[in-house]
Amino acid sequence: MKISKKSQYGLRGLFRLAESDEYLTMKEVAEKEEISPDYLEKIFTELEKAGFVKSKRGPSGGYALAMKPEKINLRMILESLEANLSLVECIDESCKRITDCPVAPTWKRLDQEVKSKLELITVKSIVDKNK
Amino acid sequence: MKISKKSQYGLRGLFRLAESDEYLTMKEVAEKEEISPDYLEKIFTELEKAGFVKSKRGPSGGYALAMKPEKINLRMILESLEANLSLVECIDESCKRITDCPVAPTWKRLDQEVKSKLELITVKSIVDKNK
DNA sequence: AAAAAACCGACTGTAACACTCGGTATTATG
DNA sequence: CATAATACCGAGTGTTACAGTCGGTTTTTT
Repeated sequence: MKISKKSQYGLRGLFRLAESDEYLTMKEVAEKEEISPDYLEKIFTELEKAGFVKSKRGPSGGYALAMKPEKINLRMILESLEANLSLVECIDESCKRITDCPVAPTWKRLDQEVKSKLELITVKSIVDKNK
Repeated sequence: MKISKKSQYGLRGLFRLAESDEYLTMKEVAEKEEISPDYLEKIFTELEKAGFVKSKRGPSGGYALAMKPEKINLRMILESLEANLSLVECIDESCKRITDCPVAPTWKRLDQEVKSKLELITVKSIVDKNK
């Protein structure tokens, strides 16, 4: 039950982009956050596909947020980077026991509660905390 | 970010024990919950070491709860069965960035909130829901 | 004595994680 | 127009936890 490094790195990367008005190169972000640039690049590619980030190639290129930082919350980030966000598979995948499983409703409620908490954490809220 | 099958099976096993006043054999529990008996046994051994369950050998032996079902909550179960319960490692393990990591406080708060939710879910509460 | 249970340790296959690397495409700048 | 800086892409790799399986041992009831 752990949030992957990938998601952790992704959040930290987004935080750095949110701090800056300019495009930042991946290398700059990687250095600030002490993350392997090669790996961070993969993550940014995914974040770009998810629409959180935009890029510019060539010299003076880099990455910048494609959305307002208050619009990007942790649930969205995790849903784009984690293989499967829900706490247990029995929620999305069709477990044939689901109708009579005594714990399924409990898992479902917990899952909702956690996701609600994740929605309250935005990139902006983290930036604001670090002023 | 997923709760392991091990923990899910463990919870379901405890639920079955809580339902019954008698000792249940592992095989009975495994059949009711459609879990591999061999695997469930390993889990029960761990639950016994954690003090949630007691066992009796020989014919008419089996397992029973060693604590009142309202005293066993999901946080306790997960902490005994999951390798490491916290959402991110940076909380327990000593990440050298922790003092200046911009997201560490956020993770820490979220982790606490989730654990509080887990404490509210007891074996008894699940039994009661299924009456 | 025999059978029914729990107990124990070693082993195995799979999949996700956390990268790494080599090369390609694009574009600002001199 | 050439070059260098950047993003882009796909394939490959080592490690670890998960999710079991299996064979045998010990205990205890009947």
